[in-house]
Amino acid sequence: MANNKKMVEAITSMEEDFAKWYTDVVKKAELVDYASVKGCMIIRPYGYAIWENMQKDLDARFKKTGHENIYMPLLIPESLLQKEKDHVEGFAPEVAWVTQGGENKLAERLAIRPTSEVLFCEHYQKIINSYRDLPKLYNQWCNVMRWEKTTRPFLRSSEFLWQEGHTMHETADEAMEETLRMLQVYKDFYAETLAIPAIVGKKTDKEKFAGALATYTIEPMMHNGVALQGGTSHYFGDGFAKSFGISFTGRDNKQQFPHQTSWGVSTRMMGAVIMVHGDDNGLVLPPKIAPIQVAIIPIAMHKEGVLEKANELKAMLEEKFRVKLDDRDNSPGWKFAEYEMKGVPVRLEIGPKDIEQNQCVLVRRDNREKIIVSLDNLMEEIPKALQAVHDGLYERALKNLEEKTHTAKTFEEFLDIAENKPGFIKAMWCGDVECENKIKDATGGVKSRCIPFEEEHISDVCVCCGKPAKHQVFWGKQY
RNA sequence: CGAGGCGUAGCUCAGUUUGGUAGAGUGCUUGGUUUGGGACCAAGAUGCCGCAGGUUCGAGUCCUGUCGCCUCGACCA
Repeated sequence: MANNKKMVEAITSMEEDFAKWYTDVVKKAELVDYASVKGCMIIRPYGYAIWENMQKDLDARFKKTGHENIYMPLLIPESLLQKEKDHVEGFAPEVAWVTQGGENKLAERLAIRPTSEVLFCEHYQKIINSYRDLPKLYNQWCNVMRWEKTTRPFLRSSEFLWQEGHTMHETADEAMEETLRMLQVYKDFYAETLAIPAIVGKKTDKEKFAGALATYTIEPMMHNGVALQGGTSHYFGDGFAKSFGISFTGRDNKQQFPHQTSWGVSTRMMGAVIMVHGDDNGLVLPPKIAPIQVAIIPIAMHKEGVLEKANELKAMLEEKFRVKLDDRDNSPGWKFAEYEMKGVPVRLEIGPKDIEQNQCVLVRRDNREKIIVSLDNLMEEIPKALQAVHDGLYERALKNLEEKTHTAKTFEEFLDIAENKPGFIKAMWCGDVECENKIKDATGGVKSRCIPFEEEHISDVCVCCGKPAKHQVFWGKQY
């Protein structure tokens, strides 16, 4: 079909080149524009509106779990950053530095925060004195900067927006509980708001956060089978507390060190939404975060009564939904393609024929299913349609995750899957970092995603070295 | 950071071999006709040819440098 072809021409198909498809969608849907500094992006109003909807939803979940928002400075003195050895070693290669103020060279260079653990620690050292001061449950919404060598909009940008939770607890158990609680908050958010299913579990020592005792992660799978680290929650024990001299008088009247966590998700989630739900016609947005949930397209709007009716519907719907009426002078077909590109979950068509029969046409973005509904039932049908899109997206993503997860018992099997079947590989592991390295080298980049909370017993021995296995691990390539 | 490719109108690109007035399609503006999957006619506007040097009477085109983007590696809490 000629018209259909034209639509598809606008963006590269996923099948042809997934990476190009991604950048095409990001730009054509007007989510970002490139800025003049490498890896920095302009998040355009439509893209930023999606981020704001994510923020709003997450922030409510953080408040509900007792957290308070706070703001820390952008700059970190070098001496402060160096207080925790593992931490600074992990981040040193990608820190951007400020060395000059006005005309004068600074006595000490200042890091542009790549993450704010040390700033929180410096502050906690001052305000935590007694067990009565605990727990401290803080969160910060901010930008951070990491000087990445290869950058891509949302997935890996030099500057990005995120939230970082930083908490301090009286006991190790409490801190571990918090670490897992927040991972669950992320998992719920991914499923309920972003319509994205994911594997959750623990990172291996090789993959954990610099300075953490344990890192937990949420790992969604993109449509092409590649993993994306979707969010992490770290348990620090009292290591940072000791380095920074944070201590309190306990219930036993003895000096103790508090136990710490941190957890974060970033604008990378935008990338996940694009790559999990998108298709060859562009973006597909889960209704909960779509800046426009319903796009009203009047048909033959020069005809008597069409625009009036469309405006009437808009006024009614915008009480409960995010609605846009497009009365620009483009053809209806043009608008259909436009709102599909932008991922609007539900399209409402209203024309002279509909008005005669007191009805309109609703079209779902995820499967293009059209239904004709009576205008009398619209306020019930719209939420149903939005829910159907959400459920449809989740189902499709879950099916993709399941279909692209394979099991390997032998190394040969593992290599065969890694080469021929994109996706996750479930396999046993001895716990040795050598095997992780060997697998990575042999497969051109397959790394451990996580040790899932619910491990399967696939075999008794490590898929790589044949020694007794300690864990079942999800493996895969990542962005 | 290594290898390769590309930077020309908002977008997609031709023009570079052989130096000589800056091009096409699409988009944009105005008017009209249209309108259920990217409509049509007419008129109009649009360029630091990525940036900086150099060669030349003359550079989009040749030389040097530099920046950015894309693909594949390396790196990636």
